[in-house]
Amino acid sequence: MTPPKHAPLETGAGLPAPSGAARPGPGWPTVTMADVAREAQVSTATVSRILDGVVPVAEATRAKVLDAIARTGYIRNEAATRLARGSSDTVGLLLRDPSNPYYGRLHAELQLRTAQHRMQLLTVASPPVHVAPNESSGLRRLLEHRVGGILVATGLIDPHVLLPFVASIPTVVLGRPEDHPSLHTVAHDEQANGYLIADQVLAHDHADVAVVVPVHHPDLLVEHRRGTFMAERLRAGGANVTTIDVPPPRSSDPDMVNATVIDLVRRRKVTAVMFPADMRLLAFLSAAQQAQLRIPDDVSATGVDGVLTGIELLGLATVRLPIETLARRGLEIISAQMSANGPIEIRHESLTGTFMPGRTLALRS
Amino acid sequence: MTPPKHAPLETGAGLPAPSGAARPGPGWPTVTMADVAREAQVSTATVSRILDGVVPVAEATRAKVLDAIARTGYIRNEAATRLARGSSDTVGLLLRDPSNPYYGRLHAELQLRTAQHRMQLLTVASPPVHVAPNESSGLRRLLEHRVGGILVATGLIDPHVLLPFVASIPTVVLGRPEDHPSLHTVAHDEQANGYLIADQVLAHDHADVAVVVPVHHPDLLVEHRRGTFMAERLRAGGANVTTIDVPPPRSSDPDMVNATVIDLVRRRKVTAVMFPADMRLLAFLSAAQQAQLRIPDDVSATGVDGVLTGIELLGLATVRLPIETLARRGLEIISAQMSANGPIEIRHESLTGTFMPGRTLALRS
DNA sequence: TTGTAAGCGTTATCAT
DNA sequence: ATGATAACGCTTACAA
Repeated sequence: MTPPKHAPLETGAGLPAPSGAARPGPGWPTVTMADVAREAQVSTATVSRILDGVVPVAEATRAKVLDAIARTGYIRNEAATRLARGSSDTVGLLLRDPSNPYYGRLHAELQLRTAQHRMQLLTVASPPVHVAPNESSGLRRLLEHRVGGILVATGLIDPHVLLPFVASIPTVVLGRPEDHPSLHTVAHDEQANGYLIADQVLAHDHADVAVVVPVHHPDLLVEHRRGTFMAERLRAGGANVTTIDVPPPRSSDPDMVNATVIDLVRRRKVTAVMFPADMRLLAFLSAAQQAQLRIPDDVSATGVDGVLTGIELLGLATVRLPIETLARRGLEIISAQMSANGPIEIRHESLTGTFMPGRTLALRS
Repeated sequence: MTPPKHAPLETGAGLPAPSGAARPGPGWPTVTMADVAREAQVSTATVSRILDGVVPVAEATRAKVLDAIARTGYIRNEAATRLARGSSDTVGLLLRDPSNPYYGRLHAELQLRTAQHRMQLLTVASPPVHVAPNESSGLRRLLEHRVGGILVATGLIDPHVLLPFVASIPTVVLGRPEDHPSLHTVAHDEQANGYLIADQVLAHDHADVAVVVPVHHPDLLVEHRRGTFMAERLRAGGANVTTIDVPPPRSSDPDMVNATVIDLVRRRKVTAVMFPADMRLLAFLSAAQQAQLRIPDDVSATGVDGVLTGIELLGLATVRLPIETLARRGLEIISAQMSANGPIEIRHESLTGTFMPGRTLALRS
């Protein structure tokens, strides 16, 4: 891989882009700005200015240089640029799990927004938990990159590891309710969302409702809060609420929860069941089908998320989390920080989702 | 953002990591290796060697330096490193659409594999098609980064734009059947997959089958091939096959296809329908439900993909594409190229998926 | 085992 | 409008 150190490379001869690209040895073509400058009979400073595109330069010169660039197939070395500039318009994204549809959508959305802000997005996906116990290695990579700002989209990272850096690098935590006084956050309003969908269940005349509430656990924090708020609202609305615990991941049989729900339904104890995440709702739907339970005839069911692919096809009644807004606000706040020259006022924003009607929620029969 | 150029920064005083991190003006803390060296009373060369971890150094020296690093909160500047080294162990990933479950899983898998190979993954998601008509801007970014290799996971890019570079930078095209003689590819064997699931349909006694075959179109290339192979195999197996065209995206009503299928089913013309992608199967399931068609009682249905979240919950009969293997082989080939000092023999690999039984496929009644 | 110093490819200051 | 040239922060011969 490594080109022979300090060995002069013929450049301008075996060119990368245009012609047949004779292989200039292993490694990179390494056409440098100096090559372009020589080719165009100008100084590197001029080439640099033209690439920059802001300083005025004679039209004739520009043409010469552009031509030389095309002929040589020059590609700017971004490492050298960053080193010389000392700053970067790249936003680093620390992403939890790209295979999770929620993070996938968020990733796509952030990508779009950064492009619109004429910035670049550098994504570092955290390795699976069992490979790297904490996510600070990803953070470290971003810091080594000297990105201009950091977007943290992972519930797993301990916010405290961010603290030492937030004073010197723009940072925004996304989707994790974290009210630390020096961390910018944009998150979902779990209370509003929980109330929103609970109100829908009430509006459909359900008076006996099961709510699935994961135990308090770092991984399940968000779902725990959702479930708690749902139950709270239902009770306030006069409903008779049965909460069902979900033990922490891996600690027990995941089907236990669904078995419990199905039993409650059969015994006519509830006419609706609320899940704090669409995936759980989906699992229930499957279990219910195998148990010959009809939905929503025998029981109504709701979830939260609204990001599963094909969700509208499945007809899940759920709350759609506003990922687009999350991405937009996150980027606005990051870029405000990046263009300010001091710290800016810390923001903690909460986003409310929208109810998505679905076939799984019907009037109590 | 930009720190005052050439202005001496106090370092060693307002340190980033450990203490309260007094803000050293806008921009970065900028503790450099020189600071660490001074602090530890050694030369920068020694610090560099210790960071490198391969050259032997005296234990006492190492301790001193490590301590200085911790005290100053030094974080290595990766741009300077790359510039000085001239090579990189970062693999660039050009990713089509992170919100697509298939690409999401692939992304996650590649992330895992690169970590295992002790390399880094730099992901560039292509902006939506309507924002950037071609994906070469992402490619350009990767090239400017001087990544050590490029993984292309996007059907949209024209392989010809890669050609000028493949001679000088390790490249592998993932998931797109592209038999260009100078492009390494790892793709799915659409023929084998099509045959595989067609055989299952035959094995369930279906003799009158509808196959949904998208027209030939860059975006639908893969699905087109799958459908064609399915139909071919069914016919070879003696089945009576009705193919149903899917027009290119956006050119017409997407529900037309499902309406046609439903009509065929009602008229008892077919007992099974095969889709070239799970998303289409899902859409059909939804349409069928609304049309009061029971699945699989009235008609069996199959898809291809196996990556939708919660797919096992939905009970789709499909072919699971071996994304893990795709990622693994892609990385093995890239890293073989990166560690070879010349070009290596071009590989075109095809991967066969596995049949996933599901409730949507049953014996003909 | 450690230090010295010459690059790496850009950018930006200061002249011209 | 353009050209020298000194940084930028690190790695790595080469010396000691």
